[in-house]
Amino acid sequence: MGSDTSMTQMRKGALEFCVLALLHGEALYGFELVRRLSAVDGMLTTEGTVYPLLGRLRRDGLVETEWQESEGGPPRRYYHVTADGRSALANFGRQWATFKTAVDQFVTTGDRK
Amino acid sequence: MGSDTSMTQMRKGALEFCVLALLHGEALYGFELVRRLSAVDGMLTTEGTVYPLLGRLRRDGLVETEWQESEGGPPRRYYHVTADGRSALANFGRQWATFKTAVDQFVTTGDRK
DNA sequence: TTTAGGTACCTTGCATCGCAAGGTAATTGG
DNA sequence: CCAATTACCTTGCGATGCAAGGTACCTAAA
Repeated sequence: MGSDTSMTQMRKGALEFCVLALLHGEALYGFELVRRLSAVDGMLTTEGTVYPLLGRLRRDGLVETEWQESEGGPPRRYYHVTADGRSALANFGRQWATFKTAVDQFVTTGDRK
Repeated sequence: MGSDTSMTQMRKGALEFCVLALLHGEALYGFELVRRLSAVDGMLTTEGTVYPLLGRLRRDGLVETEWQESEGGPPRRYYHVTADGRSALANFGRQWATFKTAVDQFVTTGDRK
């Protein structure tokens, strides 16, 4: 339908980007990632989205994982970015900039609002 | 896979936005829309993407259409934005701003590059 | 001990949608 | 008449967000 659907579509691509960016600073586990992502306005997401995404990143060699105990809870799977992941992230950053410019171009040219 | 897939995902949402923005300025027909969109770096798209999208916009009442003859070719279906379309566009503009901020926040916080 | 609740992992099913490829038709030029 | 161009649209495939459901660990209360 309206813009809700579109924003959902748009988040799809950004998520992979944001996850890699978050993991680049420090190793995190899935549940924590969900918490941080969903806390940001305009980037809400759920476990059903993030876990499959993390699986894909792992499958594609952009992240690696290791289990770690936690005090008071089940073990956590920590993710950290690989060299491939870092280069994908840099690549992504460039494309994001291009994309942003492209969209803004249509918005302003279309003379919205 | 890598960032190509993600950009594809991201374009999904932006396309509806860009199409509405383009149509807000002037009525256009599908083929011309494809030409303008695919001409912009970072926003490549094809007929197989745009025509179904236009169908959805029409189904949802965001655009209306009318046939018009063209000199030298088959008739064209021109699209123009409805009142609902304009409000969806404005709504979309706000969400785009929020989204942009959110992504940039992760990028800079993650200390990419 | 049993039960409840929070943490943490993951999968299933559904619907959506970009995109390549293919199909149809109108018009013009060779 | 035939090929090229313009212009419309559909089919099939694959990818994926998300709600919902499932399993398991640990602690604390009853």
